[in-house]
Formats: sequence, C-alpha cells, structure tokens
Amino acid sequence: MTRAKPKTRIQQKNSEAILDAALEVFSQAGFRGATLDQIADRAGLSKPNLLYYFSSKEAIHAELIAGLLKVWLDPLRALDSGGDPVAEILGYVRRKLELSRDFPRESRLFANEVLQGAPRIDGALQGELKPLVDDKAAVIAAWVAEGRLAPVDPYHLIFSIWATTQHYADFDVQVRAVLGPGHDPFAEAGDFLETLYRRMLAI
Amino acid sequence: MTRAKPKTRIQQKNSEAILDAALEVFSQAGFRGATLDQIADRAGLSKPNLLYYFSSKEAIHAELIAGLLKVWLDPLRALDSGGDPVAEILGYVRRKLELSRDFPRESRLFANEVLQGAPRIDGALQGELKPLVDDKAAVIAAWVAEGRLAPVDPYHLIFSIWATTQHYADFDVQVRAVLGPGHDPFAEAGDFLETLYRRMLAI
DNA sequence: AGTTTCCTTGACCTCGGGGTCAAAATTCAT
DNA sequence: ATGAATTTTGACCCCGAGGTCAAGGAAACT
Repeated sequence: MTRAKPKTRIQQKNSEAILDAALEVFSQAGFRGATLDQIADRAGLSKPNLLYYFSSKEAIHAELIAGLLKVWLDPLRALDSGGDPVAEILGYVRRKLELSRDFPRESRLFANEVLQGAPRIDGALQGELKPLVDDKAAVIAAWVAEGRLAPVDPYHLIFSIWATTQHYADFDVQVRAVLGPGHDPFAEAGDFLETLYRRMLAI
Repeated sequence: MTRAKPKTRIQQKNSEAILDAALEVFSQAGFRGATLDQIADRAGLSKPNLLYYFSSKEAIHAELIAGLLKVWLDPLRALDSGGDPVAEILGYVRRKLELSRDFPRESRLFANEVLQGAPRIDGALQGELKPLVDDKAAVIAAWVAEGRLAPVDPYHLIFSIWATTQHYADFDVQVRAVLGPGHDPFAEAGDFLETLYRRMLAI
C-alpha cells in the first residue's frame, strides 16, 4: 500500500518530486518500460531512498492513476444540463483540449494504460467512467429530443471529442512532424474543433 | 540487419508465425514490455530458434514497423483529386475505420510507437508521412478554394480523421467498457463519422 | 546411403532492474 | 546538547530477459 498522508515538509517535497518524475517516465515509456532508476534519477534521489517513500513501482503508478482519473473526468462533470446545448458541448471540447495542452503527460499515461488493455484501471472504467458518461449522454440525448441539437449519437459524440482532443497530446510528435515548424498545434486545433462541432451540432 | 527474403517453406512459415506473434505481443505490451519468450511461446518456437530467424528483438520490431507504414498510408494515397470532394473524404474515413476494425493490432503498434516519442520511426514520419500529407492537404485546400468543400484546415481535418478512426482500435477496451454489451462499436462509428464529416464539409 | 545444408535445442552467459537491509547521516524535540 | 525519530545510502540479492554457442536432428541433394 502507499503510505499514509505525508506529514513532514521533507515527505511532502520528496513525494511530490517522485510523483512528478514518475509521471514523466511512465508517460513516456509505459509501465514496464519505466525503471525505478530513471524515476529516482529524475527525482534527484537514490533508488532505495525512493523506495522509502513508496513501497513499490506499482504503488507509485497506482497513486498516479488515482490522481489522474479525477482531473481527467472533471471537464465532463462540468457539462451542465441547464446551459445552452451547443455552448456546453463546445465548452467541454475547449476544456478537454486545454487539458491535453497543459497536462500532456497525464494524457499519455492514460493512453498507455488503455492501449495495453487497461489492466490496472479496468475497475475505474466500469465503476466511475461509465456511469458518468451514461449520465451526460442522457443529457445530450434529451437536448436532441427537444430539438436543441442536431440528431447525434451522444456516446460516439463523446468518443470523438476524446479522440480529437487527446490526439494532440498523445500523438504530439506526429502532429509536429507533419505540420513542420512555425505552428501552434493547440491553437489551430481549438479553431478547427470549434468549427467541426459547431457544424455538427447546429440545428 | 534482418536476413534476406525467406526462400524455403520452413523459413516462410516460421517467419510469418514469428511476425504474427510479435505483432500480438508488441501491440499489447509495447517494445520494452514485450519479451522474446512471450513471442517465441506464441509462435510455437524456442527462443534460440526464434533468434535463428531474426537477429534481435529490434530486428523483429523493425520489420513489423516497415511493413506497417505502407498499409497504414495506403488509404490516404487512394484519395483522388479527380473525385467528388465530399465522397473522397468520406471514402477515406471509411477505409481508415475499416483498417482500425480489421487491423487493430497494427494500429496499437503504431500508437505505442508514436506515444513513446516515435524513437524508431521518426525518420519515416519526416520522410514518408509528411510529403504525402502535404500533397493531400493541397488537394483538399484546392477543393476548398474552388468552393466544393466548406472552408476547413486540411491538416487538422486529416488529424481528426486519424484520431476518430484509430480511437476505436487503440481505445477499444474503453469504448466497450462505456458502451456496455450488445454494441457493435465499428458499425455505429461508421454511421456517426459519416454524419460528422458530411455536416462538416457540405457546402 | 552419404553428405551437405538447414533447422532446433539445452545449457549457459551477462546485465539490468525491482527490491532489501543494516548502518550512517540528518533532523527534530526537549 | 543529547536522545529519539526520520531520512539517506552503499552494498547486496535475485530473477527475468536478451543473446550466444556447440552440438544434435531433420531435409535435401547426389
């Protein structure tokens, strides 16, 4: 298990350094590809010292994943059934894209995990993600039924938003290789996606 | 280097078995996560026997990647500047989605690679992918200029097609977890994406 | 059949990586 | 200042994984 809440200043500081380093390494190499030595290095600690703060490699990973899910789902939670349908969905797209821009490591960590069959987060997908998506899909379906949105499958709409926004974090090197220098992928993506979903959803 | 073209029946058979097994394992575990023992097991060979056919783990991976790129880019190559703009792009979407459905392991292999910074295919991205995309982006831009497509950034249009179609292969477990049983993700995705891009691109 | 070439394997080598431990260094409380 | 608690480290253990090698078994050719 992970140790209890950090109490001392040193624990606070080192735990944070470890988690940050681990995020960097895990997101770039995947769970098996990451090594404790790399993480310890990046955190500026010796390996045994690192294991003084976290009992195992799995424990570090688990803590990262746990912290991740909350942040990751917040933008969808914020989708408000009382708001204007198109504006709400465009707002969701914008927030999700900002997340990709500001937290690409978290996005890649998640992608790595799901790509490999989600062995460590399968429970969370069923237990947290699905109910939330069901809830918001119902909201969107209601908007469609009321004629306030163009007809659309709400689940696949949400999938497409995930796909298009996370793409800019997860496939960053590819995007930049194709665009070449002198581009701001996220800024351009913001415009493009707003157009895409506006045309898709407008009545 | 990889050995020359297989000549004998046995070489043919075993090379194929190895590459198929390796595709399975690499796509599910990533390069570092995959082990030669796993691959040998799946291929029904001993590890030394496997290394009789391929000189190293890297060699197997390199051969897979090389074979992948061609298949992966073919649908985009087929985009015909002489055809009807919307139909051409919808056709590209359809072919790309079929690729995700029929070759999900290849999709995940590619995703794993790019996610981890494309260390082994950086050259191919610059040397093969970019020129092709530049070419097709120019075609799309011309269609827009002629007023035969709604105004759109061709590069980000292509990115969004990659993202939305590959999502169903790469994030398969997530898609299925959210949809629950009794769904055919790819069939539904086909309908959804056709609607999405039709509304996006129609004049 | 005999021989050459190809295929397969068991045993082995090495090293990287997760994890342990006891002792040293440091911090903290009084 | 001094003893207790916390933090840090060097040395070590062990296993899994990539890769080698020499020799045994099959095909194939004549």
